[in-house]
Amino acid sequence: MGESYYITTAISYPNGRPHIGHAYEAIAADVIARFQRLMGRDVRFQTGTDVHGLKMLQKAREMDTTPRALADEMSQYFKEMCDRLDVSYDRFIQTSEDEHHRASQAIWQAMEANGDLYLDRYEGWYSVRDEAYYGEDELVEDGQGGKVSPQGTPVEWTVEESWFFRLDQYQDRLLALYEEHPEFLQPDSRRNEIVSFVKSGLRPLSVSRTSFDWGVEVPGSDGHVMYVWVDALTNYLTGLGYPDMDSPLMKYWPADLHLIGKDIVRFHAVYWPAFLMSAGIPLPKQVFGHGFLLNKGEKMSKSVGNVVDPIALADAFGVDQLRYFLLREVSFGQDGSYSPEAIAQRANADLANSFGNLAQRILSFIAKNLDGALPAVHGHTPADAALFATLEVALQRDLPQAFGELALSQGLEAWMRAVFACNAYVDEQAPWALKKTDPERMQTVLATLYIAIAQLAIAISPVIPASAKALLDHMGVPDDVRSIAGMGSHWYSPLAESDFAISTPKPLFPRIELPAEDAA
RNA sequence: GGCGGAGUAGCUCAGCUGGUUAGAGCGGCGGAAUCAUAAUCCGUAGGUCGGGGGUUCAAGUCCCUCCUCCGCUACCA
Repeated sequence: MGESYYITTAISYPNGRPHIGHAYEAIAADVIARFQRLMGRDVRFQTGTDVHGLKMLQKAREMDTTPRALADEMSQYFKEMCDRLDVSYDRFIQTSEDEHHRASQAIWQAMEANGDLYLDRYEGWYSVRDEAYYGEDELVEDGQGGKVSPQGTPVEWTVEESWFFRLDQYQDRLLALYEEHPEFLQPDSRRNEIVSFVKSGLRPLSVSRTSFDWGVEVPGSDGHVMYVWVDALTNYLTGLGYPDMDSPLMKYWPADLHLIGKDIVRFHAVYWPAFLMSAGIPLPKQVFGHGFLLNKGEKMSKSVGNVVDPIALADAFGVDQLRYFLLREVSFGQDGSYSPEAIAQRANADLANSFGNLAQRILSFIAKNLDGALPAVHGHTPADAALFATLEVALQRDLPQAFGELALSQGLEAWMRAVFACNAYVDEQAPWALKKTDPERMQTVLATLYIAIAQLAIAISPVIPASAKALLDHMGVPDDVRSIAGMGSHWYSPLAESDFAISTPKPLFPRIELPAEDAA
């Protein structure tokens, strides 16, 4: 087993069905997880749902059910989405689990033992109807000299007892963290925002609520449940067995990467490290705030009615096509835009035409002309060596480097360069012409391409796992070759000399024909 | 208001610490090929690098200013 690698997604708040944004994050995390496995790392990948809080409680009331039943039901949709999209999580956590309550209470007690929690009053403008506090600056005039909430509901000055966390005590240590470890928070633009936020001054953070009870109880403080972020963030530890520091899974801590959306960067880059410092737990190595997915350039929202169901997209375009599109088309870290046209175009151009067709033309040529027997190598020429060199640079250097830096779309560009090189090589070598003039050379060319196609499939497997596996299985590529380190090993000749024969292939990625209007 | 990003070929974007004729992919156009999913390959497209000013032998690449868009500016997750 290689060095451990722990990656997490944010846990989703399931007060609605999963949308494409959830799918995007899960897929991106899965690609990174699969890539690290391909690099030989011992990977632990966690995702899940954050089911506590007021909104779930309200939703449950609306639906005349219990919050727990609602949480179980809604979480199932998220789990199904992950399964449908080939998201290879090792642990799907739901914050209503007993283990999670224990972990949250343990970290609470650790913070309390460190003297960072104290009981005080939380005061503010409270709207009974909204069940929420508003800041002075958020209030709007009601036209009659009074103030109302942004929703137009009446507010009253309310005082509630609350536990507070001494966040202000961590300002300097947090700034030192960002300074000394710029990689802790990425992309850079996010770090800048957080640095300026922290520099502007931190106040103690209210970390408990008494107005509802759907959450983790504060130990020894009846009537208080934890403020959602204490509980939610702790999920990353729960999944490893915390507070049992001797749990075999604790070897995965500290996490290598918390992959989250840009909207919750502050909680992960300010509150979370402060909580951990307080509790005496090592900090995660990196928090990465990805961008949002826009529907044809517009923000998705229920009111506009442009929220897209990821399952429907997967059904329409294929799971691997969707995965590939999201990673290739969106510059990781920035917002991205998608549309049925864009997905179809990208999937057709890169997967169907360039890569799929490459595999199809070569494998069917072998099946047809050599009865499926893998061709022998009769000495490589400089042209073959040049192709192998191009592949090595693209697949064993550039792509891993880019993926390692979370420059996912750039990694895929490197992969495409290798695909292009293979197609150019096919046309230059023209095995169909060699068939008549130089059958031995034709065999070498086909063998070279066979190896190349396998390498391409291995390198891209984190992104299009099902298709890559199907292709590699069809080609008889041994399992131990299927890694970045293994793809360059000497596996071809033994396979060619065995009695393996390749059957007539079917196109890997059928071309997507878009219905006249739209497909999603 | 404050802080921080962004504005580069029709589209999506690369362009690090300033330096030969500003790049890629897609689309478009022309050609080649015919093994393959009408897929592939080759060539091409001449964009005031948001406007203006400045520094420099030399600026998308640094400085100033203006315009446009976006993000952050704590307790809804």
